[in-house]
Amino acid sequence: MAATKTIELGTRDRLVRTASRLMQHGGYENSPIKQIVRDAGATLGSLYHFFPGGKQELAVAAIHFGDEEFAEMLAAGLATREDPAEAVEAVTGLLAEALEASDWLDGCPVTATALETLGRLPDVQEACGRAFAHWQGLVAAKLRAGGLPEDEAADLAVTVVNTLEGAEMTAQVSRSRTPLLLAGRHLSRLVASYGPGTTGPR
Amino acid sequence: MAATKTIELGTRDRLVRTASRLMQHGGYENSPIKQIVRDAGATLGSLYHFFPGGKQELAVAAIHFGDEEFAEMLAAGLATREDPAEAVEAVTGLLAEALEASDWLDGCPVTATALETLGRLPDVQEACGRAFAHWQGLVAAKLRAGGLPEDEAADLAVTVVNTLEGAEMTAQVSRSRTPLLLAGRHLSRLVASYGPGTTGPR
DNA sequence: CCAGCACTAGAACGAACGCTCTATCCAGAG
DNA sequence: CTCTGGATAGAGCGTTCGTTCTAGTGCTGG
Repeated sequence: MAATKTIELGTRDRLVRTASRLMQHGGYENSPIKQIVRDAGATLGSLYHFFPGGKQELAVAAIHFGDEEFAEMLAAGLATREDPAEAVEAVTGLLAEALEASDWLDGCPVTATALETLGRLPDVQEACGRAFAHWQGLVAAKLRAGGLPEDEAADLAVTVVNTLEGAEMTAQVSRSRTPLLLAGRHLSRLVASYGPGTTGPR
Repeated sequence: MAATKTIELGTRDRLVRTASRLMQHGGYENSPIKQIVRDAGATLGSLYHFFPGGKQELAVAAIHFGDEEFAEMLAAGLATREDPAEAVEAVTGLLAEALEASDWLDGCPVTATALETLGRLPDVQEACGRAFAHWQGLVAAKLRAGGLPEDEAADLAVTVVNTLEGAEMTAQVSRSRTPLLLAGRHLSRLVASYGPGTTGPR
């Protein structure tokens, strides 16, 4: 029946999910098509049926999937606190927890691929750019809701996301949550320095 | 005539420099040894003579080279201003200029390789970790010289470097210096919020 | 009942990968 | 001069890459 649609994913979705997870770990070149197919329980025939554009087209879909997935976590973290400064710090805690739980492998689903495909695979690079912009938009909305002016919120959101990216990477390399927790503390301080006191008088 | 020693590099140095530049652009997997050898004007025989450990050993040397090279630029930028907050902002300007001049390709010489080799090539990962720690040390020293307490300087330096890394990557993906300039503005504000006013009166 | 089509399946291909191997070059020591 | 060992040189190995190709399966409308 179609009732199991939400549980038993179709071949196409399994390919995208698997590709996203593999690319999150090791990037584009470290995610060979045959391993994606094997891990997804699919075959080469299926892959080229759904993605005639081959690996590059699959990668674009995988980046988009990682984009949405990360956005959900970001939105969830931001929603846990009303005050934007506290909310950003809460996000770093979430990221640190998820990262350590994956033995420091499940970092940003986009960064590795983005750096690897710069100037080589324009379609993939563009998808990565859209992901970053998407996340910046979520943070900016939270900052605006906290009382920051339109333009300052947008600018600050760029730096917030960039700092999260950098801290996540350093946390992976050093296998420590410290960089993320420090990012939380400092970003919180920075965001608070913009707000009118805080969100409101208590 | 050994006088040309400083200009005409030996084969080993040319291999390391070339590998570093290629890995800076596209990471480890996008830098095949045959291209490294060709670009460096060397041969496979020479490569395996100087680096019996093969590509991985060369990569470690290349990361170390990139580490030192980036450290020089960082130190130079930090030295242009006495006030740490202004100095950090000056660094972002330098980075943005160099990045745009290279058509957004010469980003951090370590990041791409670091993310690509996580959990795969421990030696390379460790070299990347040393590079980050090195740069954090340089920033921390500048912050201490500006009057920040020992521990706060060390913590803040971690975030400063992470934000620079994230902003550099986003600048590459979006082909815009804006992320770096925003990072400069925000980091400057953050650093200044710690200092006793500034470095001194005047 | 079967024709048509979306999908599955994996063998096979040429190119490129990292690396090994043998041969050669050449400066300096004896 | 010969001898020797560091350095150079690149053909070729086995493997794996992304992709193509043909064959087969199973559901669906007529």
